[in-house]
Amino acid sequence: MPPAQSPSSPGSPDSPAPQGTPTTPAAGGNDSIDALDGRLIRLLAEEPRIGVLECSRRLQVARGTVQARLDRLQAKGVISGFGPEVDPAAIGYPVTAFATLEISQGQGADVRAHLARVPEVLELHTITGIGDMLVRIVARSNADLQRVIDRVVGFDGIVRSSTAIVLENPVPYRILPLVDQAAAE
Amino acid sequence: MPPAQSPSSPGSPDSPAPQGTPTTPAAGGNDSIDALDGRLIRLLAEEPRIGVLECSRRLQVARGTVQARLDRLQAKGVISGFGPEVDPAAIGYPVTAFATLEISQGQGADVRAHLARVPEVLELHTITGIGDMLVRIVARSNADLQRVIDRVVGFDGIVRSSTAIVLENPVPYRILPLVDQAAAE
DNA sequence: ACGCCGCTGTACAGAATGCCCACCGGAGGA
DNA sequence: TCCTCCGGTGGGCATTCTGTACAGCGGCGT
Repeated sequence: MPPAQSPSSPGSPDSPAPQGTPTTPAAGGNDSIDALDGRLIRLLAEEPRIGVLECSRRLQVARGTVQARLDRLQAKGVISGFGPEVDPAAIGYPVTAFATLEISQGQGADVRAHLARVPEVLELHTITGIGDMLVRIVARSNADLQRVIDRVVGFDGIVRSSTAIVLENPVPYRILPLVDQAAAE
Repeated sequence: MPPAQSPSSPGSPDSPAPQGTPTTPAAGGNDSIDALDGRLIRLLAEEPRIGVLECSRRLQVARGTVQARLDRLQAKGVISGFGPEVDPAAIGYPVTAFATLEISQGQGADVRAHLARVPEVLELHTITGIGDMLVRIVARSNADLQRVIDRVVGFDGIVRSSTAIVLENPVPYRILPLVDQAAAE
């Protein structure tokens, strides 16, 4: 996989080139991201395996810039990591469901701890309502879902629950459109 | 940062060393993952920036093995990518909510297309019920959430909607426990 | 019993990384 | 107004990692 183009060879090899307009980095962008950040995130999202050097080539900026931006984005918590995205369906859990739990007063902490111990619980949110929780769960099959639900709701403090099985996922989790909007700002 | 240990220098440089027990790769594991796969995924999830060579050292296996496993996992779709995980809160969208939409017959496709065009819509599922959908949305503030909801539900075909604001996220999206379970199998 | 597949070491060239430097130019503080 | 700071640029260096290939070994399924 040869580089698309030489990383640097605009003018004479020793004369400090004119350097294009510095674009003014986000100006007062203290709490948000800049257009270059947006392009960088998009690039990484589309081709995660490329390195810093390749990014700098694609983005037409210096390598150091990309490195600095990346470090800053991670330091600010904008990019929390590059962990592998694992598809639950591919490891034997093709059924997804959302369960809404109603819990009795004061049992919140215990219920959370209980749910955190169930591997099939992928996500847990507390939401507005009378102490309600929203849980994302997966199962090996519809029949297996029953087992999972039993395990999830089989705990003191959970008063009632209702489950909705996911039929289709027309819009899988995405963040890029939001990043673009934040970058355009 | 020198390597913790030399990647290869156990015995005489030309004699094929005894080679530890090959562990029998998943045996009939056609639809699932193996213990080594599990360890690999866990390792990558915990330290995403390490490379193949470092993985092979930590896992005490040959580099080629790690490479082959990774390729296979990606080919099988178990690992769908290594995209950067962006925190919506860090780019100015700290409010998350789930909206349940009830749509009128036959409007499904249009509604999906509409929702897909809203950047604040991070995820969309169709769920059991009378043509219901579950949408995960984010906003810049509670006040901004009103704007987002208006935009989301302001579309012909959406009969009714109810929204639950996320207060807390005791269990952020996780997949490792499930991977462990699948690997233990 | 045989062949296949997966894992192991090893090797090599090419490329990328981490880190250094000097310099430029706008923004904000003195 | 001047000065300093910060972010960007371009270049260079030693070290490290990647991609790829090779040959041997050993369970497993046919």
